[in-house]
Parts: sequence; C-alpha cells; structure tokens
Amino acid sequence: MSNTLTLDEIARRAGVSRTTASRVINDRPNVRPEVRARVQRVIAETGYRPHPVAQSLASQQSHVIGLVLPRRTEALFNDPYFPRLTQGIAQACNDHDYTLALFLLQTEADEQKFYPRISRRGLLDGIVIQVGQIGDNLIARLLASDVPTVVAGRPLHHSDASYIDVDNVAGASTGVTHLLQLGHNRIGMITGDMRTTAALDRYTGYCQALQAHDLPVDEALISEGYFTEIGGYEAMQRLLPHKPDAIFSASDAMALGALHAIHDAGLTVPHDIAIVSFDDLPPATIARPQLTTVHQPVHAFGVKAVEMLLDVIKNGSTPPRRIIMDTHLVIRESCGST
Amino acid sequence: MSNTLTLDEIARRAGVSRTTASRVINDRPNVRPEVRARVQRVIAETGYRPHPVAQSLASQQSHVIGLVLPRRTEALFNDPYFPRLTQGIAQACNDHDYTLALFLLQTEADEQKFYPRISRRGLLDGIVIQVGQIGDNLIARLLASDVPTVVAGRPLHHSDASYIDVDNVAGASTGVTHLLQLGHNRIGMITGDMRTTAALDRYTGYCQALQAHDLPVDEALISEGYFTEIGGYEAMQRLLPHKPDAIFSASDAMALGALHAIHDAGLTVPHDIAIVSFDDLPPATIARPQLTTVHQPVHAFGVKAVEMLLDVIKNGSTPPRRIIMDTHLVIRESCGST
DNA sequence: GTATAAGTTGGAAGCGCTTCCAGCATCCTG
DNA sequence: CAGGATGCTGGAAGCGCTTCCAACTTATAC
Repeated sequence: MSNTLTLDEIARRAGVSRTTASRVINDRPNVRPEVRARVQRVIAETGYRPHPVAQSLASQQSHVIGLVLPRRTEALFNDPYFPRLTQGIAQACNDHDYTLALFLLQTEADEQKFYPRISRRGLLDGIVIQVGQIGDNLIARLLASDVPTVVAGRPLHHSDASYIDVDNVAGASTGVTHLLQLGHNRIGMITGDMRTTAALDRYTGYCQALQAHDLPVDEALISEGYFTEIGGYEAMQRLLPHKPDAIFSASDAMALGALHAIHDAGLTVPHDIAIVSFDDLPPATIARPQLTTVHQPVHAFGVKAVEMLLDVIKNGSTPPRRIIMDTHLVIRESCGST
Repeated sequence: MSNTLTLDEIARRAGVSRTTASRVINDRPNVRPEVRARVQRVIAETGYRPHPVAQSLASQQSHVIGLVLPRRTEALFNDPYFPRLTQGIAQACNDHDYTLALFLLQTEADEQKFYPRISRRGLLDGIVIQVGQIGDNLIARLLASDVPTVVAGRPLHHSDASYIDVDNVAGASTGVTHLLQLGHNRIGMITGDMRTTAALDRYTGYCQALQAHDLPVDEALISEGYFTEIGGYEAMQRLLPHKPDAIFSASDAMALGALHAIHDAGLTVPHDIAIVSFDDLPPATIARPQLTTVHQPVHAFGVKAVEMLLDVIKNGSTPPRRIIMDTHLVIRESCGST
C-alpha cells in the first residue's frame, strides 16, 4: 500500500525541496546531516520507494541489462550449460544492483519482434548476447546499434566486438593430449554443432593435439553430435565401426550419449574405449563411469561477462575488451588413467 | 544511430501533432488513413522507435513481468525443471509482447535488496513467484504488495492467492498404484525437500495409494532426497537395508541417484527393485534403464502461469484464480512392467 | 438545408523523477 | 574583518511519452 507516494510528497512532509529529497535518496553529498536524517526518517516511516521507471527516464539509465539467447541456442536450455551461465549472470547482476531481463528468442518472429525493443537505448543499459550459429546476423545488428554489447563466446566475424570466451582450443588440446599420453592412437571425436565457434574451436584443439604427436586427422573418426545427448549417442554409433580406442567429446551431455551407445554395443568404458569430454557440469559426475572432462568455469564466465559489460557501459566500447578464460582437465574414471 | 529521435521530431516531420503521431504508433483509431500512412512512412524512413521507458512512465504500465525464484530454490537451477519452466514462461512472454525480468534471489541479502524494486509498482506489471520453502515470507510480502502476483506451485498458506500447480497428489498416487498393481508391496519412497509443498503433496499421494490398497505406511521405507541426484543416492542407501521391492521417487534426478545406489549395491533395476519417479524431464530418458515416471507438463505450466498473471493484471486479483494441471504416467523400463 | 452525430486533430497537462544553475549561508585564510 | 572558496538549498527545466478535453471537420438523417 501507500505506493502512490511520490518524491514530492516526501519532500513536503520533510519540509525540504524535491531536489534535496532526491539527494538523500541517491546518497549524494551536499545535504546537512540533520536534514538528511529527517528525510530518511520520513522515508522509513512512509515506506516510500522511488518509482524506478521515472528514475530511469530522468537519469537516462535503467539499471537493467539484457541477456539475449538467440534462436536455436534456446534449444540448449536443456543442456545444463545455459542455466548455469544464467545463474552466474544473475548473480553478478544482483551484486551490482542491476536487474536482468531475459530474452529467449525462440523463433525468427521473436527476433523481429524484440529487436526494436532491445536495440533501442532506453529499456536496457547493455546487452550480453550469447553467440549463436555462424551466419546469425543478430549480433551484427546489435553491435551496430548504440546499446553497449558484449558477446559471450567467440564471434566468428566482428573482430571489433568485446567478447569473453573460454580457451576452447587449448582445453580440447589438453583433453586429447591426455588420451594420447595414455597410449591411445585411434582417438575419435564427437563434435558439437559445427555452426558454432565453440564446436569449431574444440575441433581445432583436437587436431592440434594429434598433429603435435604426428598423428593424422582421420575424418572417419569424427562425427557431429550437435551438443545433445541423443546426438552424442548417434554420433558414437557412427564411430563404432571404425574401432576407435578413445573418444574426445565436445560436451558432457554428448559423452553421456556416447556412453550409452558404447554400452549398447556390448563394450565397456574405459576398458574398450576411453572417453574424455568437455564442460564438467552435473552430467559428468552423474555418468557411470564418471567422466574425465575439461572443466570450464561457467559460473565465473557469467560473472565476468557482466563485469565486462558494466565496464563497457561505463567507459565506452573502445578499445574492445577481450577475456579468454582458462580450463583444466579433471580426471575421473572414463579415461582409465587410474 | 538516429536514436535520439523523439516523437516530437516524427510529428514535426510528418506535419502533425505529437498526439496524432502517438495514435498511429499505438495503432489507435481516429486518424485519417492518408495521415496515418504519412506518419508511418516517416517512422519507417527514420527508423524511429519509441522510448520504452517513457512509454511506461506515461502509460503506467511497463509490459515487463518478473519471474522470482526465491532463496534456495535457485539451487534447483541445476535440476532441469527450472530451466524448462523458465523457457515456458519466456515463450509466453514473447507471445504476449511482454519482457521477462529474472530474479534469482540467491541470498537473504538479495531478497532484501530487490524486494523494494520488485514490490513497487512501476518496473513490473506483475510477478510470477515460484513457491519456496515453507516459512518463506517473500510470497506473503509480495501478495500484500500492490503488484499483481501469481504463485507457481501450491503455497501452504495464502489461500487467497492465485496459483497454478500440477496435481501432485493424484500424480504420485498414480505412480505408486502402478507399482502396487505390478505386485509390489514393500514400496519405499524417496521424497523431495519436505519443506516444499510439492514434496509434501507427492508424499500424500504415496500414502493415499498405499492406504487404498490397505497397506500401512512404513516410516522405515521413507527417506528424504531433497530433490537432488546426490540426495537420491544417499536416500536410497538408507533404504536398501530395509529391503524395498520398489521405489517411488519424487523426481527424476533423485531416481538417477537411486539407480546408482542400487547398482553400487550389486542389485539391478527393475529385477531386484522397480522404480517409478516423477517429472519426465531429460534425465528420465538418459537413465539406464529408462525411467517410468509421472509426466508433468512443465512447459505448458509456465505458459499457463503467465496467462493467469496477465488475466490478473487485466481483471484484478479477485476472485483468486486456480489451475491444477493433470499429470500422466509414462511407462518405460524401470518399473519392469513390460 | 439544418440539426445532430461521428470522426479527426492538437494543446496542454501530466507520469515521477534527476540535474543544472543560481542564490544564499557558512567556512576559512591572512 | 574583508574576500574568496566551499557547502547547502530549491526553482525550474527537462526526460519522451500518453491521454484528457475542447475544437473543429465531415458524414448522416430527416
């Protein structure tokens, strides 16, 4: 109740001007302590809370940032990755007094409908956009708008964009190298959706590791799993006839699928086929055997993304910022190294 | 670019008043077709987009609704349930031209900090709040505020609240009854966090099914799993010494844990112990054997929650609305009925 | 052809806040 | 104690839009 209270009314009751009342609400200087106390008392007594929209309009900042998940990316909301990322981002927003607006753009129509709202300065002080599929032009449009934007994940073009990513190449390379050191030499790979840079980069890391050991990259040992569990299952089925002795999976979820495919084929992990995957999210420890996997710091990634955005909001988008976060290998059971 | 454009400027360029320009933007009647066309042309040429915050302030509605996940609930963001729910809610928001603000209140401090923002009419036109633990007073405070609010899940008190829930009692009863019909008579239960109504209601359904078959409820066969996979694992370990011949798990995630515990004890599902769980989310089909489980329509639930909220926003909160959605049993491998 | 209704337009008053700026009181410095 | 620096205060002008209302134009009916 009592929400029809306005700043004017508070000022009147405290016997000061609206300007002064505004000053104490925003913790600004130049108010005598006793006056400040008086105003604060009135605010406390009345339960007054400023109207956020009016504040936004007058101050030209909304204290709201948007998280944009483009078309098709949303399918991955089944993957534990996005919830985790969202959690990190939400956490950072809370800590910095920002409100988070979530845009799950599930269709082309959604994109069209929301683009004007999003790209228009006003509602949002800034945007974190998840990279989608290559060729997706939403990022380009957003970067061209006047809303501060940072990209989560490496955008393929747009080298002028500020972005944050994990070191997918090095991470993948580490995982594959581990398998090589265990003596495997027919290492297959289940890739993610190859229209994403994350999938491409992990594939690159896989190739680099093989090449560093003077092994050829055999196309027959590579299959696309689209980052889904069922995709991993099917990819593994395609790989089995080529007798790999180890598999590097670009995500935990796909590794889970691969595990089932291997099991259904009457083979066991890690005895017949060793597995290393990527993510270190809940599926990694739910799986039996538990997955040896390349850990990426998803939560911290989200936090950093927000902090980068706030920096861009505050200090402008030039020069473009860039953060590449490290990964590390977590050794469990599926690689058989114990 | 060109975002410093205002309605005034559009009106000037089209040779009309700001009022008329506003009319065509909001698709209101009482504008001559030719004038309307002229204004629309100017808008198209300039790429003008209205300032959403200014619209909100003037019209007294923001077209933003909030999804509030209270303290501790957020931990369950690991569970696929919340991401799925969020997706349904986001979908409905998109379809109805609303923007979704996400509040993951992870700590008491977060709650304190955001309560004023949330409960104050202005930023949010309405709120969907997920029920948290019993005793949580955030719901009470929100319901007492003047922001339209609907609750997702059955609130324990607050019988005046509008809420939506699935029929947990009937769903659980159906699942347990299925086990009874298969001839099991030492059916244990792994409950969720008993400080939530969902856990309580599923427990009630379990009891009802047993009683309908004149079987006693044996406390030794009941163990709390807190809705997590690890919790399910530990609960199952506690149950094993009491030799259950079947288990009803209040969630898929906990069933996964139970599966592992049973396996680690050298027993097999469904041969030694049959399992029926609740949710029918991705873990149900990822598990081996695949889970027989009570399906709840999470996505549709989210959609309905938003639609209920929009109804409340439009038509007032009295009388309180109430929707109870049906569940149905999905038979797979873990119950051994095939 | 006139009275009346219906449709069209713009002026002006907000929505509830921030912030520039000018005015005044108070403080220091020597 | 003069004079400049500093701190405090409020008036007024916005921020960019919606909407009430009065005025005016055009269609309709008899």
